[in-house]
Amino acid sequence: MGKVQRKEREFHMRRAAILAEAEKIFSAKGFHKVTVAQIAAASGFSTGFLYQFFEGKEHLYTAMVSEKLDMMYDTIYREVKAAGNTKDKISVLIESHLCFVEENMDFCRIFLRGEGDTLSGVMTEIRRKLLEDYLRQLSFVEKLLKEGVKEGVIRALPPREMAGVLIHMIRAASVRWLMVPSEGSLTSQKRFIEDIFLNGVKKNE
Amino acid sequence: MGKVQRKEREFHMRRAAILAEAEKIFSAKGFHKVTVAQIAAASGFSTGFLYQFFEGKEHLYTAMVSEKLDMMYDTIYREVKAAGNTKDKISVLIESHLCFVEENMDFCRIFLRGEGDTLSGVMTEIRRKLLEDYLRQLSFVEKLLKEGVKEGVIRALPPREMAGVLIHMIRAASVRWLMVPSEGSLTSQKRFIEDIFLNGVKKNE
Amino acid sequence: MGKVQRKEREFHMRRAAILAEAEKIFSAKGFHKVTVAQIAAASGFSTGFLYQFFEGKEHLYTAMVSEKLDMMYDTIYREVKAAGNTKDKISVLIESHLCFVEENMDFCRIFLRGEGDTLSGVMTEIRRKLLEDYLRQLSFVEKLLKEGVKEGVIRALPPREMAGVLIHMIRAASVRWLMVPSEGSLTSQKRFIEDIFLNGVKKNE
Amino acid sequence: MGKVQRKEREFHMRRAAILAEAEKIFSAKGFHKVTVAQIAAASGFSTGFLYQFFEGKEHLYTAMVSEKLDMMYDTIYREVKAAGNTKDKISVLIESHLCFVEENMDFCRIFLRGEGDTLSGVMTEIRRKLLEDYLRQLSFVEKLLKEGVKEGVIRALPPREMAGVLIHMIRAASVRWLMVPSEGSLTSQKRFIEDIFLNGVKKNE
DNA sequence: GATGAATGAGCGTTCATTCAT
DNA sequence: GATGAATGAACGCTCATTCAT
Repeated sequence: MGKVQRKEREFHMRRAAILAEAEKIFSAKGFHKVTVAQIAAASGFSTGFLYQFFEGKEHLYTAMVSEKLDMMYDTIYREVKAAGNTKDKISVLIESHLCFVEENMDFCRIFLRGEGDTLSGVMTEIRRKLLEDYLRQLSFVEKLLKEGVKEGVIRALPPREMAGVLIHMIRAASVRWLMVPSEGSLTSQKRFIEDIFLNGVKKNE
Repeated sequence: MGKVQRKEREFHMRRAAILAEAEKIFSAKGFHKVTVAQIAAASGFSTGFLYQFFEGKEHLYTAMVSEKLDMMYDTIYREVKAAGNTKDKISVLIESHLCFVEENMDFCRIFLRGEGDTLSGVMTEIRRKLLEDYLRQLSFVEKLLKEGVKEGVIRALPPREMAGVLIHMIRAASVRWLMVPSEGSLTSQKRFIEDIFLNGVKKNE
Repeated sequence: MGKVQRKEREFHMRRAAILAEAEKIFSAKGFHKVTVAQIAAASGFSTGFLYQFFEGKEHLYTAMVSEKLDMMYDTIYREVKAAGNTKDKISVLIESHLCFVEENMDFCRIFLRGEGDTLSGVMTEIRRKLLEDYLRQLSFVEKLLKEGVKEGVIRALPPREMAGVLIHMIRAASVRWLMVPSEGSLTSQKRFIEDIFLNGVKKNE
Repeated sequence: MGKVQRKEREFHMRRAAILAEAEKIFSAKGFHKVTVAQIAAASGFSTGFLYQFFEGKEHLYTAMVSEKLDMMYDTIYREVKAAGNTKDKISVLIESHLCFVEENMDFCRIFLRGEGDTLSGVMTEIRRKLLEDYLRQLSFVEKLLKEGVKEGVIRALPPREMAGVLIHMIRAASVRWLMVPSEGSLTSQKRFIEDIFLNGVKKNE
């Protein structure tokens, strides 16, 4: 009988629903200004019931950030891998990243706010995860660029540093777009980032 | 009579002393983990007395961050202005920025932690300030690069976007250095940033 | 038709099973540290089902203590009644009591722990029961001693007070044995209690 | 200047006032049914202020019980030591004990209730203290009786056991008096306890 | 009959802020 | 001016109880 499966399905749907509400609320107000009761109310559950899904407020927050980030990285990595040569991969990397930010503004604003504080045990994990994700991405891009060097399309600069630069050029555009209630779409910045990253700003006389 | 002036002088010295202690403590523990009593104790004043200088904990925090940042930007702008041509200015901009981060690790880590949350009215101000500072810096660098374009040393790309890229390349290096208990000094990254910003990563044919 | 009887029989078996588990768990952890869910799980029933047998957690607790005590007193009274003369009866009273404590350590420790608090209506009942039981025992022993007086083997002291003394001499030994992870069996104290109760401690010169 | 002393004096008076109120309330309702707010209100202070005197609810409770017991034992020991021969000492021991119970009914009722549960760290201490106090009292009385044996007024029975019996004969009377809203003063029981303890209940020949 | 998912009241504790001295 | 004693609002979490199935 599929009763167990139905239960499980329901469990995950509810969990997802809670996380979705949590994302909205945390994104809007920040971890400390949100009460468990608010998330419960928004989710349409009682406070106590949330504890069936998450061990506590911090776990809930952690899960929400963590899973959202996993989603982002998964998408990016998958799309990059599907691309052809190194230049295409770089292009896709940039676009995919910007795309996620554009579609998840509120969530991303969490990182402008930071919120990483209160390193009270559970929260520390999120920091570790953030760092790990960052380093993994760094390595991923590094490998990408190394191949570019091998292919002869990229200068033989320190690859990890180059990776750092590329990643933060992307973040740069994202941050500006998030901070300044700005003009135009974020993805429209892709060409520009690509251009500067590849060619620099110096005019070859 | 200079009594009023003496009072004022004393006021500012005390205020500065409090901010100095606040910086240490907030940097080390984060906004939420610090109590007003701790700052008072470290400053050698009573809790109540702090309220003569700041309207509340958040104002104190805001003031501390704000003034520290002003200091940073003032230094950078001053040094950049003192430099010669555009390339030198870019060079100094990078170096000056990295230098500040290197010398104020704990303070800068505040921004990794975020802490910007609690947008409860007062805190929002800090966000606005952060944004303003950012935009001002963007404009400053934009102007710099525009001159570079005029001088013919820089390609005629959208200057504001270029400025964003440069600033975030600097921030990129800073963030990595702060996050990863890494190897080597931060300032040693200067040449590298300069190189990529000016020349890009693409190997010319 | 015996259907009703079967139902009833089943009801009582289940009730007894729950009480048996409850005794173990409450004895080990104390009223406040035990959750209804734990007892339900241990009994192999659902939480909701327990409420078919008991009105609530306190009632369950009360019932368990109450019935266990009834059991104890029943045993003691039966054994005493079966004994021959007054001295034997006293001897059996002591032994039977100590025996129960020895065999039900965990349960008895409940009374060291107290647990009688929370006099929230229902719990008060247990207090009343405790008192009633105590008074009944007092009367029982009183009657015993009165006969002893009549028989001329016991001094004509106030019988109720004597009864109190005897009961508490027994409790004294029990409490000490429960509190101090002590040496030797509890029942070995019987002769001693008997001796002092009958002869006092004064050396007849 | 006696300012510090005045402060200290005030501190102790307030602490004592809180403990006095706490005693009343805890005695009446039991640890779990009392809220910090109630004690605060009864003491005329705000909840937060109580935490200047005690680390938390449990510490407050522990302190109250502990200090009250110390008071009791101090009084008893002092009075016993001041008495003349062994028989007088025994007499004083009984009287002093009964007297305390009579004058501190509500407090003593705590031990009928037990309350020893919730052995959550701090509470465990109270158990340890209770045990220690008990053992110390046991030793105290034991020594007393040993001297009695040496003096030839007491039979050479195991002194520790005898001590246990005496203590619990006293407690017996106390418990009965506390449980049964009874007739007559508790101290009137002294002669009786003394008599039975010394002479037993057996009618000679 | 049995279940167990769902509820939501209840409480200890912290700490920014005030104000009498 | 300076103090620091006193305040009390605010919140995460547990778990006995209920009731739809």
